[in-house]
Amino acid sequence: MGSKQFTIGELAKACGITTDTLRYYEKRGLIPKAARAASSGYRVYLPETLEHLGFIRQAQYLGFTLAEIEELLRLRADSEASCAQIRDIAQAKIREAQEQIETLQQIVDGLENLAGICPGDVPADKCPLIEMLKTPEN
Amino acid sequence: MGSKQFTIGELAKACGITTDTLRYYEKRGLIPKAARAASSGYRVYLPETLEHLGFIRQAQYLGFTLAEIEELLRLRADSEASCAQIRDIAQAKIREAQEQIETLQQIVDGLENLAGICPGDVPADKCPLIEMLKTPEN
DNA sequence: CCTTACCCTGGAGCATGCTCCAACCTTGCC
DNA sequence: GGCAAGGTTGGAGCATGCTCCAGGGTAAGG
Repeated sequence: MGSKQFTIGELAKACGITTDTLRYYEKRGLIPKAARAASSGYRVYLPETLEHLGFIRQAQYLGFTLAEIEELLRLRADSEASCAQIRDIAQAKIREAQEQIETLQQIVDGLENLAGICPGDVPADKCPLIEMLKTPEN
Repeated sequence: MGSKQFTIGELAKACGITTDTLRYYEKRGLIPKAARAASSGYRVYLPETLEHLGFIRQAQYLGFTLAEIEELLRLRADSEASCAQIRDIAQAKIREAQEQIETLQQIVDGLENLAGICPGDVPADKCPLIEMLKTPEN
């Protein structure tokens, strides 16, 4: 027993990130400080760290920043914290993403307008598209 | 005639950005180097700079980076450039924004899934939402 | 034993678009 | 004349999430 330990390189390969990133996460406090091998001083990881990193990656995929992920991990570890707090964070993130979508949609609409009025065969300096850009309010 | 010149502070106020930003734009080559007053060495701006800055702001609002805006300004000034080139850039930007929207929509969907399964009244460390986050693939 | 691959540290650098600073000079107004 | 408000410069700093480096030590295999 006890043979399922990882060096930092093995852990990195196992979860698809670099050793630099792992050390960076540790420095940031995103993962606990790894134990060290007595002789070499090398970091020694247990498999549970893999799950921890899976959490981080999944949360990142869902658009959480590392600072927010720290908060989530803190809540997860806090036996006083309620599930509702986490749900609130998720819902706030939903609103945030929806706002970003709205902004982007406005951008798309604005650009499609511009692209639509471009004849395509006049010099750039006479392009109505460029003219439109000159005057913000219309 | 010729009385409609601006100092950097006046121009900044007129277009709602800071003097620092104006100097930054000049350093970057986004706006031409301003003429200087003979005695003081102060920058002197003509009203056309206002229009130039309106273009920049509008393009920024449409999601273009400063580097991309430099390119647009270059095209605008280039009598060889065709309007179609600008339209192509706009269309590429549209695709870019649409991809971002898709990504964000996936995030929203994922989060809504999670938020939906949260009972809200259990401790955070037993929250099924947190459990879901642990295991990326499902 | 030697080579190669790995690990350690602290700190710098990247990209983006500003923002702020010290240390100094000019202008405008009373 | 004196003072505040404005201008000048070059360069550092912020936020984000890494990424890379030098200059070392350690481990594993032939």
